[in-house]
Amino acid sequence: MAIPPCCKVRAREFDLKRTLESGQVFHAMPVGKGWQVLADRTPFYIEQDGEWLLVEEGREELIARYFSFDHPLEVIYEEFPKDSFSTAALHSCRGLRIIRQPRWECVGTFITSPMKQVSHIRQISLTLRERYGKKVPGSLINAYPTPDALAALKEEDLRDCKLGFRAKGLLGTARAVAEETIDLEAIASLPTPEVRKALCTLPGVGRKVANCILLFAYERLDAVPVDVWIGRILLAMRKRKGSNLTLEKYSARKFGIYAGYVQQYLFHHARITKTLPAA
DNA sequence: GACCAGGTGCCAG
DNA sequence: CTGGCACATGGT
Repeated sequence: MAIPPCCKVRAREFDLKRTLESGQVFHAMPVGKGWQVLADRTPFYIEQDGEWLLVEEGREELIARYFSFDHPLEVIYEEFPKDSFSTAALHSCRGLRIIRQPRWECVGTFITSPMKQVSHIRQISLTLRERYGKKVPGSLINAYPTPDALAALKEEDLRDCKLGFRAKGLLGTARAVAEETIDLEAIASLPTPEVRKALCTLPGVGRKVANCILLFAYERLDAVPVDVWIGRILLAMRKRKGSNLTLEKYSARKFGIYAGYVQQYLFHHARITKTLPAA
């Protein structure tokens, strides 16, 4: 595939590969030395060489916003917990940024995430895009299917995309959004607990998925999704039993206003190294 | 084949 | 509030 005219942009504290592979978005395609990415309906090619980014001319602003170049990583790193596991996570994930995702795409993909590995979530996302998403000129990847497109399907169609028991939730949620039972844009102005409450009314969205959506699509950088990995990590740090909700509150106290960032580094580090904090 | 994966919903105690 | 169970699918 031909690579369009490019320009160089300096990016500080940014690691493209880590960011794209850390279980936030699930569609990015390796192409040549870089990646093809779709920010909602806008495709772009991006390639990293040290501090420099090769990006398509005219897409600089969109890319800066998508990858949250405005997040103050230096500040976040200073406030990082000082225990050895967190320090190791910081070093092995430095440059990982929380992506600003389209709201509906984030809701949809994380409804398909329960009890699935990252690679499976990716397969499901790509199948849904392939079958039900709009083609985007100049992009290998289709757009994420709209709520209307999914709302028109049968549960069987979604099960055929290997969603399993998650099909019912995605269909129900697509219909709720299509019928305007919930307005994913309007709730963005509410305080975090109220956004979470609204999201949790959707079928297939519980506390963990809601926190993923808050972190990745509503800029709530203090939101901590407690999955099996984070659960085990926090349990080891806290050194005593507790429910996921207890662990989430513990992490809020311990990690502060950027707890979601800390969580993402711990998650990615544990996953790639297959290690946990020492008991 | 068992075991596990970025859980949720529902039910009992 | 907590614990227990069913729910699909694919990879070690």
